[in-house]
Amino acid sequence: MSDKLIVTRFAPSPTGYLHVGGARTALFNWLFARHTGGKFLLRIEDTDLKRNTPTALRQVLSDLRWLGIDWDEGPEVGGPNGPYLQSERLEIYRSYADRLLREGKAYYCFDTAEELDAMRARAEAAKQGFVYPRPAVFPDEKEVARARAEGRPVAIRFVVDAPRGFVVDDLIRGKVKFGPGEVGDFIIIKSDGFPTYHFGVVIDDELMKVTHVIRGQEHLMNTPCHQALQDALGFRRPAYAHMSVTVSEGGGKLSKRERPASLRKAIEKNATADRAALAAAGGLTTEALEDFLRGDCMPDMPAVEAMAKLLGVELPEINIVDFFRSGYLPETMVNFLGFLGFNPGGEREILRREELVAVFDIDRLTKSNSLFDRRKLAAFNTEHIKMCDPEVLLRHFKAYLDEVHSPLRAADDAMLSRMLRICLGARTLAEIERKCRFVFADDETIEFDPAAVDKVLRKDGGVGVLPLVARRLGELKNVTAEAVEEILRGLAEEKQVGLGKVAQPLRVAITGTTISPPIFDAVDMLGIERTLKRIATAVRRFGSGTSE
RNA sequence: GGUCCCAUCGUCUAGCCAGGUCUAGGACACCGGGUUUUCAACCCGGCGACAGGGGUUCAAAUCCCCUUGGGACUACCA
Repeated sequence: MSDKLIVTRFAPSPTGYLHVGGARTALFNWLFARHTGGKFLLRIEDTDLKRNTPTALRQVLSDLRWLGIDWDEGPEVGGPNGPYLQSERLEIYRSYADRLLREGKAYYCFDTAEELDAMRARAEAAKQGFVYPRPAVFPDEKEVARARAEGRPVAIRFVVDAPRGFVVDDLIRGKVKFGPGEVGDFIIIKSDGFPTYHFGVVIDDELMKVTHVIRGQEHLMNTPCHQALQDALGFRRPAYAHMSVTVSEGGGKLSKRERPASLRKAIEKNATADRAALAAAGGLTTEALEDFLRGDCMPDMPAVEAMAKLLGVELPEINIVDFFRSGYLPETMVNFLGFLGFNPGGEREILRREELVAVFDIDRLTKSNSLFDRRKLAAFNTEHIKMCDPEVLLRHFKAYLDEVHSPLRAADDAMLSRMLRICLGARTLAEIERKCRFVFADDETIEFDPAAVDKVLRKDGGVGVLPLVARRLGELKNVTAEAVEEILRGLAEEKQVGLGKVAQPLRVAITGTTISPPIFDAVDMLGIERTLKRIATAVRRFGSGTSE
C-alpha cells in the first residue's frame, strides 16, 4: 500500500431504498478505507430528475447507518470537498463542459430520441456496434440558437479521441483492452442542463480526491469513457476495482424488480384472489392493477407490500430495510455481504465487523459472479444472534419490534432480554417475536391451531392431564421456571410417561400451538394466574366427550 | 447483433498469479444417526466439484488456445 491517504466513496443515486447490491458496494469501499486508515465518503448522484426522490435519500442514509457504515465526508456530516449532492454542483460541471467546448473537445448535438433510436437500429441491423457519428464540423452558437428555437433538445457530447484504444488497469481483472473506434462520443451534459453520470463521477472523483473506485462490474465498460474524460481534463486516474455482480436464483443481476415480480407471480397463481380488494389495498385502480399484472407498470413499494400482506405472501427481501423487517441483524448483513465476492482465505466465515475490517483486502475480491443464498444468510444470522452482546441484541430487538409494530413492545427490558435468552438458536428476530407472542394474546380469545389441538389434545388425549397439571401448578407458592420444571417432571414420573405427554398439552393450552419457548419458561413468563385461566379455557373447549 | 467479463461440490468459496505437498479443504444446504418438553439449536457421520476438448511440461485445478455455458454493458439511467 502506498503512503498516500486512501480515499474511497459510495455514490448512490437516490432512486429508492438501498438494496443489497448497493449495500455491498458501499461496504467494500468502507472496509477498504477503514482497513487502510483512509477516508470513506458519500456522494449523492441525484442528476436524474425523473427518478430521484427526497424520501429515498433519507432512506439510503438511514440504511447505511443501520448497517454501521459511517462516512467521513458527505451529506449531513459535511466536509471540505462539498457539496456532496450533485444537484448542488451544477455550475462546476457546467464550467468544465464549457472548457471542453472551448478546446474543441466537446460539441453540441441536437438529435431527438427517435433519431438516435433509428441510428442504433441501423447499426444493429448491420451487425455493428453503435458509435455516434461525429459531425465533420461542430455546430456553432448560431446553430445552437436555431435548434433551440426549433424546440430540439440541445445536449453536449464529448469527443472521444483514442486512436490506440483503451487499456483499463483493473485491480481485480488486470489489464482489460478496448479497441479503437469502440467507444463513441457520449453525452456529458443532458438537454436539461444536468450532467450525465459519466461526467459527474469523473469530475467529482477528481475534486473529492478519490484514490480508489470499487464498483460493480457493470461499470467496467464505462471506464474507458471515464479515462478519456480524465485525460482530456488533465485529471489523475483513480485505481479501479470492478467487483463481481450478485445474481439472484432466477439468474441475472439481483434487482429491485424482484419484489413486485414475485408479487405478480403470487397474484397469478391465486386465481380466486379478489382483484378489487387487492387494488384497493395497494391504493390502485383496478386498471392499474391489471397493467401491473401484464407487466406494463410497477406500483411503488408500499403498494406492493400492502398487496402482499393482504394475500399473505412473503416477498423475497431485496432492500436493506426488508432484511431489518424480517429480523436480520446488521452484523449479519455486514458479514454476509462482505463474503459475497470476497474471501479472506481462512476457514472462519463468521466474522465481526472489526475482524472483517482487519482482514479485508482488495486483491482477495473474487472475479466471478455470486448467487445470493438466503439459506446461508439465515445461518449467519443464527450465529450472530448467538454471539451478539446481550445489550446490543436487546437494542436490535426493540428496534425490530417498533418497526413491525409488535405487541411485544409492551414488554419491559427484563422480559425482552429473557425472551432473547431462551430463544437462542433462532434464525431471526421475527422467529423469536412469533414464539413469544402468546404472552400478549388475550386469555379468553386465544387462537388455537386446529392441527395442534387435534393431535395433542384430542388424539393423544392430552387434554386429560390438564386438570391435574392445573391443580399442581395452582399449589405453587414461589413460581420460577425451575419450580415449574420440578412439578411437571414429577407429574410425568408419577404417571409413568415421558415429559412430552405433559409438556405438549400444556404448551398447546397456553400458546395455542406446538411451537413455543421452553415450556417451563413459557409458564413462568405468562404467570400462573393466566396459565390456569388458559388451561381452563382449553379444557372447557376441547375436554368434553374426548376424555378417555 | 456488437464489446467486455467470468467458469472448482446444489450454493458461497480455499487452492490458481510464483505448476508437484490436491486420493481438491471449509461453510451453507441436503441425507442418515444421536440429544431432546415443541420449534430451533447442538453433537456425530455421509453425499458431493476442478464445464468439454486440445496443447505446453517429467508433472496442470493451477500456464496457453478453442468450444460450450453464464453474466454485464450496449440510454440525454446511474
